[in-house]
Amino acid sequence: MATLRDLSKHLGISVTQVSRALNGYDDVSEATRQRVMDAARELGYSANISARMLKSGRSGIVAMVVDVAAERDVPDVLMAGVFGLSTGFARRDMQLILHAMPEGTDPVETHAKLARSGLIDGFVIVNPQFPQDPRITFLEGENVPFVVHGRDRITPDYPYVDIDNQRVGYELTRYLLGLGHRRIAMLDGAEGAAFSTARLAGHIAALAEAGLEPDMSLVRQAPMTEVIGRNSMDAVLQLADRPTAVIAGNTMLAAGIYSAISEHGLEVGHDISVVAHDDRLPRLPAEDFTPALTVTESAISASVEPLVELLIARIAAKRTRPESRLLPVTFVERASAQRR
Amino acid sequence: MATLRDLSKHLGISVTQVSRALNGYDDVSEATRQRVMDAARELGYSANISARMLKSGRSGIVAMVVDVAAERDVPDVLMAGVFGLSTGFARRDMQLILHAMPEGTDPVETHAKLARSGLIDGFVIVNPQFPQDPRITFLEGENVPFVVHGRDRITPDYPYVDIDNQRVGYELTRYLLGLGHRRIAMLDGAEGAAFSTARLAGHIAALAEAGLEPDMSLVRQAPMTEVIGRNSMDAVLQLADRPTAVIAGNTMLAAGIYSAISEHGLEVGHDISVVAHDDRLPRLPAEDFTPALTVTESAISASVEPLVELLIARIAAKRTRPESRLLPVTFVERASAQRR
DNA sequence: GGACGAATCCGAAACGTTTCGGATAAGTGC
DNA sequence: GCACTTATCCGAAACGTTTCGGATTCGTCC
Repeated sequence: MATLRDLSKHLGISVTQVSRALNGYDDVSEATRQRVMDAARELGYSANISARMLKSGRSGIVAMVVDVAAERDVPDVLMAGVFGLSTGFARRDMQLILHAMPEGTDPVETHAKLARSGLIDGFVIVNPQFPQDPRITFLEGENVPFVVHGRDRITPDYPYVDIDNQRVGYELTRYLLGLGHRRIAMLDGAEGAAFSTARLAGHIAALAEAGLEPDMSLVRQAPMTEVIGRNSMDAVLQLADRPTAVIAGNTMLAAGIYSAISEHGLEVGHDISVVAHDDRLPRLPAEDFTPALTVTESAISASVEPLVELLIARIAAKRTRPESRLLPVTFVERASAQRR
Repeated sequence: MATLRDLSKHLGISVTQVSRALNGYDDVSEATRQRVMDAARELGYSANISARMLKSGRSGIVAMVVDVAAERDVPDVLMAGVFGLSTGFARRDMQLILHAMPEGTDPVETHAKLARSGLIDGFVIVNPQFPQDPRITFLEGENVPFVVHGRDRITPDYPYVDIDNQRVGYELTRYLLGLGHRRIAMLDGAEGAAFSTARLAGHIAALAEAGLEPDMSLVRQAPMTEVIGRNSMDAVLQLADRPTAVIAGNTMLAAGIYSAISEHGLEVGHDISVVAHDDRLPRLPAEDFTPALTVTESAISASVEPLVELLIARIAAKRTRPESRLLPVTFVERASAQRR
């Protein structure tokens, strides 16, 4: 591997100038810059990252630690996130360390170790717990740059990218109420997850506005897989006073709900209305359901670019007030919910 | 962040001794080692990776480059691989860089850049092309450590973990021949992928043994998704001389094949026999199909530990003859293929 | 032609670690 | 008490980069 020193000798120029030429400083003549560039290409020079970082304090590496055990059941959203982020950083000549925690590892400890190694410029945090995710509390305390997909409080003072999940719960519920439904089930993501907590809050708010008490036997929070959707829906349909409508946390859940409904000899839309939130995962597009699924939609893939940008900005300027993004959600009415 | 020097001052001991104490050298007394360890914990010391690596040449970081565009359709197997690997390395205090190539990037160039940065101890290569994957050729030439999931030649001289895919194709075909089938379709992974090439070779060999010519209109190589399975099977069923049996590359493909068959008003097993290879992905277990799917099975998750071990061994001892692993495949007869 | 500023250049120190070669202290046998 | 081994320790150099402070060259203007 060629080093700056090699180039320096090769060109008969000081190491300093070579470095400055490569890094675009303005006190090096165009002529030498060209020569340096050419030589660099010719010798296949590429800066030694550890040396650079040792000196400059920046590695160009960010990390994302995921709890595989907790996320095992939602590979699609995780996938979209991980690969999107990786590409985003790659495009900017940065690298993403994916750290899957071995079972029984403490998340905070893991972040601490990674941070202390000095290798990592920043973290991206996914699936925050509500309220007060301990990882976030820790990173804030240590003053290491990070960005969150979602948020663990209503108005965070760290950079995050999120959608208005409370509004999602609110709108979906209002829509069903408007169709005349009064008993509405809510099947969403695991308890403690910030997004499902927020949606539930929106749901309850909408019910309250209509003068209704939420019935907790109708809300289920669990990993969002098709199987769980089917089982939860099945359980809910066994209830003496069964609901006439369901809100699903994503399309996986909705798929399970559809099969439970038809297994009970009922018809989606006609007998039981179904609406969902749609992350636009490639595998299960809401429009392919029969009947086509009415949803609030917001592509999860749209969040990766902002995430990348915000983290990079954060790393560059640790102390500025963080910027954040609230991504738009649109309501798409299809055929899966009907007036009763 | 605490440094060796901080510890050294704090303890009134030379930097050298602190370093040696921490790294388990035997010329430091038990007493001081204890003191050092305690102080390290107390001050939250963690070696600065870039400095360590700058000096020692090892970073404890390995990278995996994936072509998202090419793998988008098979998230499950990729997921299993990526997270398994990440955990495996994490367990050994190493980190995995996941580099998703932005569209239009050259894989070899990407590996080259990463390797030259001096940051990376080794690579794991997935989904090799047959024959002669250019990434492998490059890494061999540069003499950088790597391990391959699969292989791009019959008997490689680099470390790899694989199953006997030729045998898979052979056994599955022999089984169907034994049931009296003569026209057998083969729907497998994308063209050029080493595993599907090998399986096809096995398939053809088995046919030849039975005195049959392969009919190339019955073999389709494409990404292994449910949709593609359905479409390919549909196409094959339109043929004037339709097959009586199909071999599927994995359970996704098989799922699509099942629906195509029933859409044609036919019955799996009775009218068309189906067998598959089963990677034991969590989403679609072969035993849950109706009728239950007859397969050769080999858990893809079983390959990650060997992969990790082999790469680490390779990094530690670059020049030794590489060890490799051929993972076992077992045949499981269920109900999806019947005598005709 | 001398002074001056701009344009280029360069030496040297520093980042935190590992490691080589040797120094010091303590223990052993005579 | 001496030489000699053994157990501990330490100074200093090196890894490849960035960057500070200053040096050199050159053209320009009076």
